Amino acid sequence: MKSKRAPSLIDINSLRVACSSCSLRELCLPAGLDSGEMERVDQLVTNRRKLRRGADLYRAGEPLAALFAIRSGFMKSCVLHDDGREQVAGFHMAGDLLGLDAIGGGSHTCDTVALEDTEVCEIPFSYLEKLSRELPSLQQQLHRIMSREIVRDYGVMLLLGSMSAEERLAAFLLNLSQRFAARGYSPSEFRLRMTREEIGSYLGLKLETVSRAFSGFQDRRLIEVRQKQVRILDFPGLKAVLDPKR
Amino acid sequence: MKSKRAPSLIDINSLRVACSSCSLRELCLPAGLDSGEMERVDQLVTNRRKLRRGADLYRAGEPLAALFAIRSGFMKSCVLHDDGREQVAGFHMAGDLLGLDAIGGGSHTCDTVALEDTEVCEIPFSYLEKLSRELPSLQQQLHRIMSREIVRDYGVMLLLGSMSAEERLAAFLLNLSQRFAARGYSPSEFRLRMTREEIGSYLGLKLETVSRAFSGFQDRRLIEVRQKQVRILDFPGLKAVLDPKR
DNA sequence: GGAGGGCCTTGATTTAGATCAAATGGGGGG
DNA sequence: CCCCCCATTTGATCTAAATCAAGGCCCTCC
Repeated sequence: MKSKRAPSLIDINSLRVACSSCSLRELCLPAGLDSGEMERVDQLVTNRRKLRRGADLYRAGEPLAALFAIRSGFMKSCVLHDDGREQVAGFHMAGDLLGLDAIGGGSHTCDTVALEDTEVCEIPFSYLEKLSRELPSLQQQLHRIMSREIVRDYGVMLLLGSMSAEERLAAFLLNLSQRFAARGYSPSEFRLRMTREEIGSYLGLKLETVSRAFSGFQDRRLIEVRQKQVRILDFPGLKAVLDPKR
Repeated sequence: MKSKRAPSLIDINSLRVACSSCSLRELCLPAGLDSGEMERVDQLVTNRRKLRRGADLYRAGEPLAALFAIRSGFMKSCVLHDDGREQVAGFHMAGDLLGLDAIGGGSHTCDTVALEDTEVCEIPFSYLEKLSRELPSLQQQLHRIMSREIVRDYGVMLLLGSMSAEERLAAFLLNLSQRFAARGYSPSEFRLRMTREEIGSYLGLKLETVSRAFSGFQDRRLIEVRQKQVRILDFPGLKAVLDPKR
């Protein structure tokens, strides 16, 4: 940032990779760092990668080279059963940190694929470990991110293990809404980046069931859906779907 | 350890909490540390706690005081839905590290309860963070443990999202078997510490369904079950349940 | 050692969601 | 710019697991 060079000579490359100037910094790995720490974290991101829709960032079994932070775009992670069945384990958007599953065993345990053109920042993990030994705030943030992923997973287990189809879809929509809102987008109107089948895979449902649940919500005026475009009309109503107790 | 005092004056309290002399050290937080590092980790465990069967270690909402490592015994963690429904998110045995879910938000997100008399080592988290900045091997081990928990969660999602009742139970039994084996117990014969209802909750099934699946396996001579006592008779057969493709 | 309650099994019936099927339409690639 | 493919919707039927029900066992607590 604040380049010492004349404006016309700004180092485009360093600009491109600086966390300190990234609008996502408060959602991403550098959240909570002061400017001195942020400057050091800037060094972490050595590279950026652009992925076309459909391209994979990594596949299960590949050795862990780096973690990745999403700069823009949308991705899914799929876990694979031996017999070929696969299941979407998560959807990722700007600011999310990817590859955490590979730290334990040294290689990735899921496929991660772009659902639209996506740009990611590459974060060499060994360097991240080194730097997080020097910067307690960075260490804390890394731990927070991993812990929050565990908590998210618990939520998905609860959803898959004890919720009805409509409850699952309501939870899914409210979660997406919240995440879009945190990124400055409308919480009530957004475009789904994934197919009904992918939603179903994530929610443990078949695509027809997802479609019927969408239609049911629409009939009850909780949402409007037209293909991938969703508008939430009645937040309290949608939340009430999650609490059938009353 | 190596006390400078005469043998008769061994400090019982420090002996009681020493990781370096714990038979679980290679399964637990100090796995992979050299003896110098191990000695410093010994300082981490400031306290041990005994829990009677049914007692809780922590409840959702309580602030994170420490992480816990199971020294002996057996526990479950339950996530709670607003409306009171709850679901078992995991079963824990000796060497497992508990409380990781609380790091992100500073308070626990699940209830963790002893299923039999259990002893845990208390590990103040802030001290663990401090020490892991000084000991890269400890840092790595902590990251490995958190990452492996994420991978385990992905496996549970796959199970809950796309497996039949019998597949789920087979996966569950094989997982337990493997974990008992890693701790030096028989992989083929063990006592379940949890009820059918708790198994069902973990697997997203009702207790009757669990019971029927047990009976089905027994009828096919894959296992013998008598109440909580399980003997696996046919490992290949049980694994084949998981791969219905052939 | 006995009694009581919780845990487990098994059977009958119901149901939510899967599966099978077919028509529609929209968006991306040529 | 148009066309074709594939995503989506909707309907009909099927099924795995849930639910409802009842009997028996075991284990624990007294």
